Amino acid sequence: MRWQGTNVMSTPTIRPSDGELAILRVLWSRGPATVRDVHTELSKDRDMGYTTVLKLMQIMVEKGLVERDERARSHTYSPLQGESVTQRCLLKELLQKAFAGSRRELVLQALEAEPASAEELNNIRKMLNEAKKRMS
Amino acid sequence: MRWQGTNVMSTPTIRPSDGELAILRVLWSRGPATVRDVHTELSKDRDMGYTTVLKLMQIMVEKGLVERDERARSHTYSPLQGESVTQRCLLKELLQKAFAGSRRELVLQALEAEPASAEELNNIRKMLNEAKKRMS
DNA sequence: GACAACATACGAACCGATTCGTAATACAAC
DNA sequence: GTTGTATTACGAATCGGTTCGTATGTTGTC
Repeated sequence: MRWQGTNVMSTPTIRPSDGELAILRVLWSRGPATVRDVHTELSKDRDMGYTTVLKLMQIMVEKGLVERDERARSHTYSPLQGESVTQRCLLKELLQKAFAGSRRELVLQALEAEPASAEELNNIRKMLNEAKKRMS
Repeated sequence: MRWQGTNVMSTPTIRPSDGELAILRVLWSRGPATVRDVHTELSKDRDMGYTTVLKLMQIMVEKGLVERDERARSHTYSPLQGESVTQRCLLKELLQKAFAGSRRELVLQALEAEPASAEELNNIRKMLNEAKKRMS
């Protein structure tokens, strides 16, 4: 028997809150980072206090979303949960809650949300073909 | 000039909460309904008290998500916001929060969430073709 | 009218997420 | 050591969403 997919027998996927997701995105793109790093990065869009970010990241440790290296004075945090796993988790949730499980409908609305460029469509088509190949 | 898309100059789309979305789904599928109707339907999955549903639907009136016809003893509620508009709203939100705006990535993850059947893929491909045609 | 059944109205409690003030602690420079 | 600065720790307030108990009102039946 062949295992496919990614989440087989691994730790259950944790659904991050909005704030947590924002932090994870920083960690995913920059790799291990301190609270200050994350706060600086996040301050470009939102404006949240330093200790707010700190608290959130502490909670994330408890939840198992990130791990903390306390060796240095400024602790550094790394994501424990991958980006695509998290994306799929959130997507799946929305799929059930808003699309009654119909992925076709979801993709359709995703494409109609704004008019897609020809390039974007082709891009997605190509991806679809590869997905098809990978199946057999 | 030709208006295309659906949300041109119309009322801003309101983001329903989870509970509100569950109610909306009932209204979308059954059309105008009373609180009892909705509660009965919803009781199949979740179990929430009657007055909980009532309260939620009252709030939805205030938010402008539904409208209420008070002529009969049991008020009947109808959705004011369409299903696809709502879906797009939620999808757009997720797209920004979790996919950095990359629809390609979103569609990819949607398809990889579970292995897609060949039929499902073809179905989506067809849809994609039509979307392409509609563009020109 | 009295009663039962069912409807709406409303306030209060609760919960998770978020925010921040403040205290405690570690470090560096002098 | 003392002072100043950056960091972590922690408790409390707040907020939106959700839940429900209870009060109040309406309808139909006897």
